[in-house]
Amino acid sequence: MVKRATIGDVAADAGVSTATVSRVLNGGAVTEAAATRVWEAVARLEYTPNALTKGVFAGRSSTIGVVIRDLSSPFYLDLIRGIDEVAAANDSLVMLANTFRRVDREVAQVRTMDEQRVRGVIVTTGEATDGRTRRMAENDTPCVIVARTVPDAPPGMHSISLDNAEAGRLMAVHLAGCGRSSIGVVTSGRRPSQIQRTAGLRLALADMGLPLPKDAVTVAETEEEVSDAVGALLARGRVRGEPLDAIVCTTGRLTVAVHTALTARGIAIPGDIAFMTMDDFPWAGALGITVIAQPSYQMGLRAGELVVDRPSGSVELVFAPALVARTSCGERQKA
Amino acid sequence: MVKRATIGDVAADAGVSTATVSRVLNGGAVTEAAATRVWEAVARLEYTPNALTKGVFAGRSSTIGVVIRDLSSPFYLDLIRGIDEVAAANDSLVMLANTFRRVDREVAQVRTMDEQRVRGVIVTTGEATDGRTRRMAENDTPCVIVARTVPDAPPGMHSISLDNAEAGRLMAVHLAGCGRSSIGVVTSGRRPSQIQRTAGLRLALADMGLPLPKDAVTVAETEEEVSDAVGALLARGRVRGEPLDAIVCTTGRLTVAVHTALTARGIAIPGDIAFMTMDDFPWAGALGITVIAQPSYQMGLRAGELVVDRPSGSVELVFAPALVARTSCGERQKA
DNA sequence: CTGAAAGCGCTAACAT
DNA sequence: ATGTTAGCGCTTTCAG
Repeated sequence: MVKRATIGDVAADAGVSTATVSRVLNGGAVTEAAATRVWEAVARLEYTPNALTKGVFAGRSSTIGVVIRDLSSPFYLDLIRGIDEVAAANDSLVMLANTFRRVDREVAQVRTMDEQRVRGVIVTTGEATDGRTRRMAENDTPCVIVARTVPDAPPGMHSISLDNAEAGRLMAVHLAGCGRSSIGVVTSGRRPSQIQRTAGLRLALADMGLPLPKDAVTVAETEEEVSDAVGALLARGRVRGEPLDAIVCTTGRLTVAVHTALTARGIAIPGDIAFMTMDDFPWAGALGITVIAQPSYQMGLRAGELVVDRPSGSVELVFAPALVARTSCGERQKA
Repeated sequence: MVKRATIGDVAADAGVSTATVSRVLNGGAVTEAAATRVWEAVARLEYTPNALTKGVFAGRSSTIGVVIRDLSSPFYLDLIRGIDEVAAANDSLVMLANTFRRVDREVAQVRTMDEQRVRGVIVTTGEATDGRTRRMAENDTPCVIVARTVPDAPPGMHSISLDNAEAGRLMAVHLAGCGRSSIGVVTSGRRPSQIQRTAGLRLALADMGLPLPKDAVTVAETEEEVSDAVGALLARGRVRGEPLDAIVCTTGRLTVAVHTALTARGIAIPGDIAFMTMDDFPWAGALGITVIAQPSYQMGLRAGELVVDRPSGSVELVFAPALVARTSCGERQKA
């Protein structure tokens, strides 16, 4: 094994002090002659500076920590791409951790990021990590909480989220506009974003005189549970003699599962039932699925910027959802 | 801003030396009484150890570096999930960098990983970074090159790839089995994996007496170029009076684009033309698209293990592709 | 412009 | 079992 050259080796090889080497590497006042000799030594010894040591001295590393609940969701992929874009533009790297949707891991991963003295963290975790992130903010480490707002956030702690109630409203209006009146919802549970979307949907529906009874909303945590949830919705419609004419999914994570549950039962979309869901995705166009899109890439960009730019105070960014109408709700096509 | 407590602060608060603190934190011989006082001090001061410093001392950090060419490809997402799984199981983190398909960034990102003194790197980069990774391997940093093999790899430098020729062969056999004989190919260019897949396809086709002329293979680097490539293929068929009855895409990255180009022209799949592509993806089932799947998650797992387990010598892992037959090639359905 | 020396926060001998 | 001491590789005063 070849031992790595240290700054001391370079200094010795170039016949200068380590201070001088550090100066030519980081831009200080040095004579041209010295600089040349140092660069030659760097090349000869294949010197690669140790970023860890720099970090120790600076008190923090230059990498951005990102903690994601579910790497397989397309929303998060685009978010990460946005963050990475900002990181790359700032000679920074992204340190990534997936929590596999487990709270204990969320806490552990955020702590690890803190231990790594990251430049800032961007997390999609729940309230369980708020104690830690608050403290990190106090310790001068910017924190960005994605996908929910944070009450009484201290300076340095920011949030980026979607206007979820508006997302729900958009769904209601679009469905009503497509002539649908008996709507069923598949949602994924306790998270504030999910609840707000359903609430926004219900409210807008009510405004139009369309009720959304409690049992028209079913919860599915996992893809496996989706088929049952859809089945329950369908059965409810049959019993009441008021068959469902639309199904809404409030999370992009379960889109495939809901779509599959529907088509597997031989249900035609939108012939039998209209379908719309959250988050745009590459195949949505090909499949004609109408969605409420989040600007996930933009959100990643802004999250990265909050870490890099360190605005004073606490900033709360709420993004607007956008309807992308296709054909899955029986939209009447333009001439 | 609250200043972070150091190990010295904890030691002072607990009335012991820093060495003792270090021992209770990392497991050494200490009296119960001392340990208790230290843990109390840790809690009181909200001490969070500095992983950077540990890394300096150990000569390397505990994070795994991953350099990806194109974060938007589903193959890489699954690869990352596999790597992250191994990392999480080893108290490690993943440091991620996207290169946006630019060679200069590949080189820069791999260098940055080296500077970070990562535990090991997993890269999907081209030959341009081989100099650096070879040196890293010599410096005792395991390197795993994904998606191509490496000639004369030194110890510590490993490769994980797909049997691309076999992938091409599987495509040829399947298409022939579905009664197709005039095949067009959309490929994405110069990379060895692409070339090998096309070569494997051509060879197997030739064995069955089906030629694959040069102009039946078109290259598209970007999604924008796909439509033209598909158009050229179609036009060629018309001119020769031997219309295409199948189109093959050799990269998962362009699947959506090729599919869209076909359907946008009003071409029925598989009625008019059979279609198959590389890499399975969540919606393939819903769309009935037949694919050659790579075990991407498994590949990520193995890549992570190579970094963590540090086998001596150079290991070269070649994974077998698998045909996932659906309906897009006009497969005759089983009774 | 340059070098000597102190120190960033932590670990690991080496004594005691 | 515990404290003292010497670094890990680098940056940064502070003299010269």
